[in-house]
Amino acid sequence: MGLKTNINKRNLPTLEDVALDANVSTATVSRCLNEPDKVSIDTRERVLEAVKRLQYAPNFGARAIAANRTGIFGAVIPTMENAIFARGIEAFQKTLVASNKTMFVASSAYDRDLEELQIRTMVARGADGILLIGTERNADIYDFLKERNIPTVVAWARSTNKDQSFVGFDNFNAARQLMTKALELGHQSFGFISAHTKMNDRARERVLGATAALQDIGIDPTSMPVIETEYSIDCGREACRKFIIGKRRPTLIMCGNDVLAVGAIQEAQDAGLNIPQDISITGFDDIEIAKVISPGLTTVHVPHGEMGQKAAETLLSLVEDSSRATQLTLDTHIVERKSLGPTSF
Amino acid sequence: MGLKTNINKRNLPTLEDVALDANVSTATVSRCLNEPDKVSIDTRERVLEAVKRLQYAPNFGARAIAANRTGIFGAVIPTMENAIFARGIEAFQKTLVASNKTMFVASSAYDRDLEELQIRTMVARGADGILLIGTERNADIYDFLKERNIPTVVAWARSTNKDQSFVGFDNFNAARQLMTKALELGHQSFGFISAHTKMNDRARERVLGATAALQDIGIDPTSMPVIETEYSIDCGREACRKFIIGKRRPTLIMCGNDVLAVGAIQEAQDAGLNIPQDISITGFDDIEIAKVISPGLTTVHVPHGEMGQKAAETLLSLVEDSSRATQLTLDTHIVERKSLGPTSF
DNA sequence: TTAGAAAATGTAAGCTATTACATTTCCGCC
DNA sequence: GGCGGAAATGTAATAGCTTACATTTTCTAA
Repeated sequence: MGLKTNINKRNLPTLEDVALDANVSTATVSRCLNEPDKVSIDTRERVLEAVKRLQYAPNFGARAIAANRTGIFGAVIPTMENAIFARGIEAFQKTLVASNKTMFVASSAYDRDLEELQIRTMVARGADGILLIGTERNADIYDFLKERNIPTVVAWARSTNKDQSFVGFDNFNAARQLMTKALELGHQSFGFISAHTKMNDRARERVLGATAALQDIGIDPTSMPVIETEYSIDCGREACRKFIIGKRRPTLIMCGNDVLAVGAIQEAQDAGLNIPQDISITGFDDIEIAKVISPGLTTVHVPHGEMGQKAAETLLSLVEDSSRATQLTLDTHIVERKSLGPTSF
Repeated sequence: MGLKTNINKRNLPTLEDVALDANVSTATVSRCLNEPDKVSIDTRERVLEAVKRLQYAPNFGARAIAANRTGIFGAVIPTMENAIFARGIEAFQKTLVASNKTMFVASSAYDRDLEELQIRTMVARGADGILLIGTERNADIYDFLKERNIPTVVAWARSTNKDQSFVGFDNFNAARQLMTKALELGHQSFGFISAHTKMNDRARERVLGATAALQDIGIDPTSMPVIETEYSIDCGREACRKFIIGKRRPTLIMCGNDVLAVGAIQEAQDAGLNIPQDISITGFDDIEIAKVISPGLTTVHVPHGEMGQKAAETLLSLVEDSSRATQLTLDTHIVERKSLGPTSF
């Protein structure tokens, strides 16, 4: 006891070494590490001490082989530099860690092929389950995941497929409600600054929601020009500029996300406009920056953290209980700050 | 022949399935895949056909055990919600993907024990190398990593250990230079709002750098009170409030990072102070928000993305060439915006 | 007490691919 | 035809862990 009892190829301690050191069977050591509740406190302490003394860490390959799973979960997101995903992924990871899992992260940069590659790589590296953002991707990647029995959860959007688990919210109706509120405040001319909608179902639904609100009260939706641009403050500025110098300046610029809205606010202010007296601007997401900007940004609050957490829980239950698809729609609400006001005519 | 001969738990073909299908032993199949020259052409063709028909792909765990390498790299960061790490990790990941590697991410929430757990978990899950933030941690975790032959790179800080690879910058001197600039503008009373320094060498060095600048010109450094707080805008506000209502209001509040500085600016403005006429405020990091806030935040620009990229390159070369420790110090520079001005007395 | 249930622990089979070693097949040549 | 040795192929040990099932210990309640 206390001595290293066995030297293997790698010169690293194995489960058996720990078992010998703690004077228990390998099964008990394994349980200590994986299901500590099933081991008495006494034994557990002895084993963990041996683990510590020998600096034991399980061999990954062996574990993966024996357990037929790795404890690794993947998340493929568009980018980590977007605060909404950063927050969601942070919560996703925290939830996984609480279940003693580890997280892969890869970013797809909104590129469909790159996303597919990232997914395949994660599967090849042993991911037990995968978190995806949005539903928009080639059918064969879904087939691939199905064939290999890798559960997936879609987040930040909702799927129409009954067998696809998701944790999302209603982008369409949230945008519609926000526009409806603006209409009640008397706005009659509009511009929309959106992220690129081609590969991004969330962005698209937000535009469509706003459009629907216009139609609801009989306004021709084509009277609202939509500018699609990149996700950055400067792109928001540029788009806003186009609206401001256009022949008919809108009284409301609705933005598909807060980052674009912040750019729009800055550009409008630089052009000498008062917000919201001269022009109203709204965002979507409610990230930190929405509170920092002056005036405060009226936007749609999305529970990003909760989404990440629920996504992890869903994925865990899919893997562990191989339960049926879970579909979860979270609530959003409008956060009224100062950037949306009544028209002053 | 031609039928799936064996059904296992995973319902995926194994070497044995291929062997049965091709009517050879598993050894021959393995040889076909790894050393085809050692197999007769006849047999080889038959085996490869079976491989194709059954859609066989080698099992990841088994392969990991054999190769003793996974192609997975880990990053343990304090939090993903901090834009500086988000940017760094994004670049880190991009660089890894270019080499066909996959990234683990875990956050430690600035908790030493949690960080240690995350590191051990990543090793247990097969990480070939690990990125760490800062140098502050227990010696035994370094021993553990060394014993297991897991290369590590420290980022966002520099190590005094000759054998420890790092990609960092000089927190101390950057802060010192910023304070020196403030002194040249005539400031004479100071406050410092810092992140908690206990577990955070970067925060500590920034305070020490500012202190050193005071000493450089003979000011008693204890005349600058330091408030330590959490990383959030609201905590920055609260700390700023204490300085403002204190008996001797500083002319300069230096903040250990941009987030605290943004909170400080907002609080000062709410108290009716003009920045920088009544009070100057500086940040550190140069994240997006520094440009958004009004007035623009004078801060220290840190090349976060470059740091992540270089860290990945360093780690890859450590694993692949098992080369010696690489130590890299990146440049920072002061970004002058509007929140630091001359004293008006 | 003690039967019986519950909790703790142990035994050993199994997961998949590699590979040292054993066996079979093939071929050339006397 | 038969022998030696190379080439081809097969057998089975091995890697380090998990886990179903078996056994032992502990606890509960009558």
